[in-house]
Amino acid sequence: MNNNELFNAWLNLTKYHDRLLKAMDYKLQEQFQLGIKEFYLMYYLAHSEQKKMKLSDLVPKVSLSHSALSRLVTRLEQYRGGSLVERQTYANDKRSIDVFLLKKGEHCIHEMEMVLNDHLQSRLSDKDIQNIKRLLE
Amino acid sequence: MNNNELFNAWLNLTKYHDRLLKAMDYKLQEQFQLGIKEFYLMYYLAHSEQKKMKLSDLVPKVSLSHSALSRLVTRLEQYRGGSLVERQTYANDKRSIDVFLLKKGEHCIHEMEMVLNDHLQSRLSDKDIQNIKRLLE
DNA sequence: AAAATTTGTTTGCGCATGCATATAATATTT
DNA sequence: AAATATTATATGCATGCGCAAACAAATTTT
Repeated sequence: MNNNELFNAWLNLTKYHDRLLKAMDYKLQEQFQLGIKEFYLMYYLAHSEQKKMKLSDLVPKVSLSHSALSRLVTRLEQYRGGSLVERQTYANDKRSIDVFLLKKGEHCIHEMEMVLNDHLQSRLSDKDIQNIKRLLE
Repeated sequence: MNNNELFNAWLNLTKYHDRLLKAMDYKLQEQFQLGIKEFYLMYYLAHSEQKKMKLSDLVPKVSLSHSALSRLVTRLEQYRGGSLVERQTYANDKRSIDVFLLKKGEHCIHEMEMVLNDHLQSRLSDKDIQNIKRLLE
């Protein structure tokens, strides 16, 4: 395998990914004053059984350090228009906290999903999606 | 197209990309005390005609703001073991500067390329590379 | 059961980033 | 050619990040 081809594949993947990511991030900032990390966090909460997850379980999902995630939760608690999530102490183990998605947060993530979905729809063809799936097999 | 499928494709792409990126960044930090952005900058310089490029031409390549790139150059000038690049005033337009890859930088980027190439080789199959290429068509 | 270790979260700190602004050089207008 | 606008880079500042340390609660060791 040619070195250049290898690097070029990587560079192209990065550019492709970054272009999509920045566009999504921009849309979220513009319309919700929130970023893609905030979206991920709320997305996983919204799709969880009880609209809540332990902080440490969110770490691998959102791909942030514990400390960054802790502060992210604080930001969402202090969202301008009212808290989107809430810290709840986890009864079985008082060290843990559950991050719970409040009603306002549910509404917000629903709107965010629609915006991002439109965006992805316009950017990703069915063929793109098939290709992405193949990447991970 | 199902919404979930769309998001999942995106989430998987992100995770795939981030995993590769973090591993590469870690290797570079460990062995060279430099990150992936430093690598990109030097990579483009090394593959340029005269081992130098104007700062503003590097901006779209490295995907950083002008200010971040300016500071990145400063860091590479002040690299612990000796400067890897050098600012050169561009004769035709004294506002511009060329970022020039010094001998030490050439040697360094060459080693970095080998390390990353090994890494990519072990992570990306020929099939992966074909898939990435398809993404961009 | 007291002491030591481990686990989950938060906080202090330094660093890289982007935005807005400053500064310098060039190009355009009048 | 003097005044104004534009272009290229650098700097001040606020923000989000990861690492390491602090802290609190639970578990294990002795």
